[in-house]
Amino acid sequence: MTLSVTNTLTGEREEFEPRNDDEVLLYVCGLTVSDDAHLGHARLWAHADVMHRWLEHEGYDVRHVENFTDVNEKIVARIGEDDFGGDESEVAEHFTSHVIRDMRGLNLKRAEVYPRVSEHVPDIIDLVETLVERGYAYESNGSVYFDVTAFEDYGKLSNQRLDEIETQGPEDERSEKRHPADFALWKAGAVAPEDVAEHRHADLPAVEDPCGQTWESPWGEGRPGWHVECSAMSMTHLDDTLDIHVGGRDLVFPHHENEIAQSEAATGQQFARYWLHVGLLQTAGDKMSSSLGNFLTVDDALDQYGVDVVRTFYLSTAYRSEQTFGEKEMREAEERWERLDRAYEAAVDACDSTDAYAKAEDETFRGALAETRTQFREAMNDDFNVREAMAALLELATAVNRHVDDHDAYDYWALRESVEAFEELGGDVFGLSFGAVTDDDGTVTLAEELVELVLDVREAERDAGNYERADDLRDDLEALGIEIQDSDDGPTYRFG
RNA sequence: GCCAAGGUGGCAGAGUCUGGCCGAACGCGUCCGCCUGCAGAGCGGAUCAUCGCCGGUUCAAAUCCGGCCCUUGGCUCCA
Repeated sequence: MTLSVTNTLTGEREEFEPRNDDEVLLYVCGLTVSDDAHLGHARLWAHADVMHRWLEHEGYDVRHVENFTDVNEKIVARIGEDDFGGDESEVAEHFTSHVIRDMRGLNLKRAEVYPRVSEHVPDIIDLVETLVERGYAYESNGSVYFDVTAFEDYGKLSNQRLDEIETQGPEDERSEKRHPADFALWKAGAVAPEDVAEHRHADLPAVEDPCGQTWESPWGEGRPGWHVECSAMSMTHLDDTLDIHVGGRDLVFPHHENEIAQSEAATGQQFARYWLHVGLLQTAGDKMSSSLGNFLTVDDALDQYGVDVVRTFYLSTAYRSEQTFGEKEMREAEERWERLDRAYEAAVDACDSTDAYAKAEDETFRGALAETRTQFREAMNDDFNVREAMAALLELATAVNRHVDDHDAYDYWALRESVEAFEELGGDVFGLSFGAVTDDDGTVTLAEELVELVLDVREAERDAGNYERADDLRDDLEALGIEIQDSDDGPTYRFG
């Protein structure tokens, strides 16, 4: 059973075979650090992260590179806003640090390297020079454009035909281009005031002079174009040919199309073997986006829901489909996650109880356990079908609960294996943190001791028949975010 | 206008590549029962789908083919 993926390049599901046996070169099209990341960005990260984790689980050595675009007009437009910073690199630094914080908060596997445009300008210039030398690019007024007519395969990713592309760009730029679809590899000078104004907050003073960083180049002072960076950085840190290139569906054209054109024109090699595109997160009928302002930042979402709920939310839809964000959807994700985590804890508790026996074999339970692993693996290998894989885990949850409910003597081996399956598949592959809230690592916190104390008092009230008083105590604890559940073995609690 | 992705129960969302195990998964919701002092959780059961529309191929179609309608994304910065 091998992995197959849907490749945008061919439009088909293909068996995945990396160029080098056990190594996967994974490039994730990163973020322009001109604002805080929102849940749409996090969706891409979460899916790329699960792909990374699954590939590693299957024994591949994953070389994951993900860029930060820290040279951009939108960044320049925020100079002087709030306390973001007084120049382009300071503003970029401000948002980059937030993005890194968000990525940690989301429990993402670290990439091998997070290259920034500002530290790769020489690589970009080299690439542009190569393209000019090979006749795929031309200089015009100090700017350099890629000549789309020179690259025969232009449009192969997005199925666009050159004569059908509507190109709108600014007037001066259009006059510099030979073909309307030609795109900038290098732009002369600093950012023009009118280009800044387009993205600048209305309350801020307008910019009078050209601004933003510039670099020396064979064509004079200037700035790199947007599309080249990904080609230059991925080829610098990985290779001329990538195995997997992941990005948002909104970038298929022109960004990814242009990456292919400039990379393949420069090297003569295929740029990326498998193009995987993540569907967009929708809110109330539109895509969530910075420019539409209809977003929830990653930071706020993590505060509001917690990592595991956010990740479970993403795990309930296949990466290539669109997904709708809303209160209802998040509530459901919370229910799913809690069901899973409770089952995990039930399995751990049952394992540790004196009712767990080495010889108490429950064949039905063991069968369900085996089925979980098979179903999970088949689902993940089927184009990373995370929802189907999640279904397998939820069915294991049902099997655990049923076993504990129905039996007086627990099947120790099967419970132990269930705990391991949750930790390996749900923990390592899905990045979920089972048992995190009541994790008993031997240290007892003061909070835990106090909760136990209150519960002892409550039990005494219950024994005395003072249920009103007992319910008040339960309500008070729940108001503090501590969930109480009574059972035959006494009350249990979780910090929510 | 052109390109792409979709339209599956009250909601959400797999399955479509590789037609039959789909009399349609997993979950949320709602209802009933068990358990419980109550609640929650859990368990059991129930409710809920002519798979956008029309036509075709086939012994057999949610799945393949043709036409049409609608939604979203892209063609300008965008994950």
